[in-house]
Amino acid sequence: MTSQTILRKSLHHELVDRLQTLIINSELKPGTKVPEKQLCDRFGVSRTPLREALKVLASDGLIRLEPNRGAWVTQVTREEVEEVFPVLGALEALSGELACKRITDAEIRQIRKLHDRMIQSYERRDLDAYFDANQKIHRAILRAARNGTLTTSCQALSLRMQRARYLANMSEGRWFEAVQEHEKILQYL
Amino acid sequence: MTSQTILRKSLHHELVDRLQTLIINSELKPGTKVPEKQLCDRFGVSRTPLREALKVLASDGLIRLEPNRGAWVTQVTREEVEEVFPVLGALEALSGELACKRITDAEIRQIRKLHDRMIQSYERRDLDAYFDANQKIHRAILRAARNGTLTTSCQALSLRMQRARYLANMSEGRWFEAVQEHEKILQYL
DNA sequence: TAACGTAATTTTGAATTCATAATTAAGTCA
DNA sequence: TGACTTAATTATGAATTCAAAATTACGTTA
Repeated sequence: MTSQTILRKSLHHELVDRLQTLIINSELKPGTKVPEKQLCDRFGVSRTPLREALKVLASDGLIRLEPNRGAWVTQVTREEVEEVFPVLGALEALSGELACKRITDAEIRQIRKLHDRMIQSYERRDLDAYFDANQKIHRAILRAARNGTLTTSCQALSLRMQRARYLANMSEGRWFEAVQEHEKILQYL
Repeated sequence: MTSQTILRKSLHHELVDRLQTLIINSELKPGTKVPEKQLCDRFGVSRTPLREALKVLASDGLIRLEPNRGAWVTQVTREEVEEVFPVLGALEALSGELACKRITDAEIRQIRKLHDRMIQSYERRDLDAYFDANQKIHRAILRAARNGTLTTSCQALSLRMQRARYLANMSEGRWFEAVQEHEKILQYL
């Protein structure tokens, strides 16, 4: 019964969150096998809820289940990034559009603040802070769009992309495009 | 061991499909409890793989899990439809756009044929045939867009909407808008 | 030694079991 | 009768068990 042991309600849901975090932080590395037993020990749970969580993550595309051969952390391939980007782009365009109609002044101020912080982070090349602010802006705009379905869809996709930043400098140019997108959106707001 | 009993590989995945079908066909009715034991008997499986499937369906929004109170088929509310439609619209706009770049002549002919069939079904008020053709057109365009991520996202959302047609005349106007959308897209192609 | 085949071990998928929570049924008292 | 307890039943969540598949370890033979 370690400090990491989970006690609370709805184990499988908690495990989905925890495993997502492990995958995003590359503690579970793309292309590697998901160490089922090890994770059960770590979290102090049996295989049943852990495996339930794995099924959910598989349907989200974070892991791949190979029949009789276990679960594997999916690779974020260039092809996948190329696929996801236009989709995420379309959804965020919609998000911006909807947000325009519904956003409050307070929310705009909040986003402007985040935007400034992001620019600063970018200028002093603090990628972690940059991505963090960037994420927060996206979320704030989504929140202002007042559309739960849109929020869920975007988050599912961006979850898959978040891992890319750890392995890819490739996407940096794209991420910068996103900054400029934000600038534009801010002007509209 | 009835004729419905499942024998094949990857039980939980098969069950996800089967349960989706039951939900879409309203054999499992919105707002009702998912009869876990009954379904286990029906499919000749134990609770473990069935419950794994339920977790996946819950993350897709087809059912809702209430801690210690079981699984419930989600209601398709007007609010949800209002939320999903713009998202699906944005994705299908993208789908059409991408398809334009990549579609082959053979695929265009195929879609035109489906389109004619859909119009005919609409004119003789055969809703089932109409929706069927409509679905097939959407899928064909998605296929032509050559973007698996987009396909998956669209299908997940349209799955949730498919149930609406059984309960709602409300959406008929909307569906007709979709027809006209198709007309437009066909012209672009 | 290298390639193959076989036995031992581990891992996986799914059924079963078990403790606990929730629901239903039965009883009590005003 | 009807509200309130309490007991019995059922359903749920999660651990455990078990059979089958896959992997690894070990010999054997060329």
